[in-house]
Amino acid sequence: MKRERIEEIAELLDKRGKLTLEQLDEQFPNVSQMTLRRDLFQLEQEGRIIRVRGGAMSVKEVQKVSGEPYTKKTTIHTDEKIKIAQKAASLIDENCSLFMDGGTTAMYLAKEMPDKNLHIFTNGLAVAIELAQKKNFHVTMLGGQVMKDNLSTASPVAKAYFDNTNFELAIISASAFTPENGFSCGAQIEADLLKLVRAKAKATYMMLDSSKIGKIMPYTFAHIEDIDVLITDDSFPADLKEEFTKRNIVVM
Amino acid sequence: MKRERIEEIAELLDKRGKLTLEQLDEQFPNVSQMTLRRDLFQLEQEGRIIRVRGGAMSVKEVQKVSGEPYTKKTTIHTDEKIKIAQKAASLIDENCSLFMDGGTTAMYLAKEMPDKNLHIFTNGLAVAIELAQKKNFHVTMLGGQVMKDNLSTASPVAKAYFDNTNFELAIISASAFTPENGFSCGAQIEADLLKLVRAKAKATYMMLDSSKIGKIMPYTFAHIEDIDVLITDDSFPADLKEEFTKRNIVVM
DNA sequence: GAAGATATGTTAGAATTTTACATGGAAGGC
DNA sequence: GCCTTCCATGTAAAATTCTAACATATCTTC
Repeated sequence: MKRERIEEIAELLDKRGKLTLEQLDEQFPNVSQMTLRRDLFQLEQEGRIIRVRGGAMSVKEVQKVSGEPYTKKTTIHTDEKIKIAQKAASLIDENCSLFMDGGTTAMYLAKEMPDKNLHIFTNGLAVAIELAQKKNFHVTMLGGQVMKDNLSTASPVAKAYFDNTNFELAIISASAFTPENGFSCGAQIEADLLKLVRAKAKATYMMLDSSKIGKIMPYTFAHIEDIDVLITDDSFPADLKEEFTKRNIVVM
Repeated sequence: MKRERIEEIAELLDKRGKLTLEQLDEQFPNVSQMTLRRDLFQLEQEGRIIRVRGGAMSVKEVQKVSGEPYTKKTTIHTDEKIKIAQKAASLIDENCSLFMDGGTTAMYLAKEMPDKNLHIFTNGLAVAIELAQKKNFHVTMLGGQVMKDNLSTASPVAKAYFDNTNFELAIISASAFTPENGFSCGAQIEADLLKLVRAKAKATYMMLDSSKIGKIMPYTFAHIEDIDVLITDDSFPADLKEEFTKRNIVVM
């Protein structure tokens, strides 16, 4: 009841960007203004809206205003990435131990994941913060040098970290993909890490939105046959899909 | 004149994320509150800030990690912490290698630090992200289990990280302090890490706002004589100050 | 069904913002 | 140089919004 109303308010705000209390009062005539205020307060606590004089505005609305290095990246191909993240989230079982990378798709995945009992390793700073919001997650951050462009870490000594850790699942993404060059990224040290992760995990799920296809980055960390599941969007080319399925790799 | 002031306000807001009118009034004592209001209004028109009840916040701040709610909690004792951070920032030399913790004071320090060539180690996720904004910083994140309450990491194997790293300076803070119990924090694993850091660093600077005095947390990680410099605010009691100075510890 | 927790309503009072008007000084025309 | 106009700024009262406090209702849990 309360939760429903709050969600409805959040939706409305995302839609309209900004609402005054009066407008909210019109939309919800059966509750008092005070209750609506309290709802807004809670949404603010959750970091989903910003209260301004007279009402509130959606955080998403604010994020549209201008662009910064990292945040700019996060708004490109948003819809596809969210869909991919939702698919990936549906594949995660309770009590599982898994690795996630620090990319923007992983960021959306972190948001979409249900708050189950999970052990999660990541090398993404922003991803780790997002994961830490969920009560039931046990989050472990991989240390190392911070890469400023994607806010991830990588370290030549990562191998040492992994010696005493286990995870069943690796959910990672790539900056570029071609059938010939496989999955690639922009930093040697990052590629090394992802190779290690692949080797350590029992299964590797690759999240790849179709905008990455045909691009090549300097360092390859996996080829087609190295992964177990490919999670992508509807624009993924049919002929490429066959390349995967004929190797018994699930494409979804 | 007007334009300069407005730009200065915008800069301040980008640095601190959020400011109340009171805080602005302190920064600009020679103009009236109304003028500052008008400045904020103009900046809002330009889409650079968002006015909220009591003051304004930077758009950039909103664009950052959405998981960070803008609660009152984060604004408690803000002014003191910023002043402490500014003092600490002034002590840092170029080409230095240093460790910072992941507390809120360290967060302010990260914002106040000049963009010089520095090697910085930290165990704070949000601090690492903030540090990564500066072009000349080389940032290294310490890995480990993520503590949800303060977004820091700690790991029993931290010692292994440190075997191949060196830093001259440790700038850390504590959750609580009494002369008898020393500097303490709320997690064993965190205390262990901080002890290690102390041992590794040539000098230890402690940032302590006076609200922490008289409180005791479960795990002590340093006593008075373990530190080299204490950075605090004006409310620091004189008798306590003497406890430090008579041990040749600089209090500022 | 009782006790406690949670959610909601109502009101007064506090705080902030807006409005309206007054002042002062700088730019520009004569 | 002097006047006019315009813009930035200051002041204070009025309007609005927000918070705090308490009362009431509803939902949980044992």
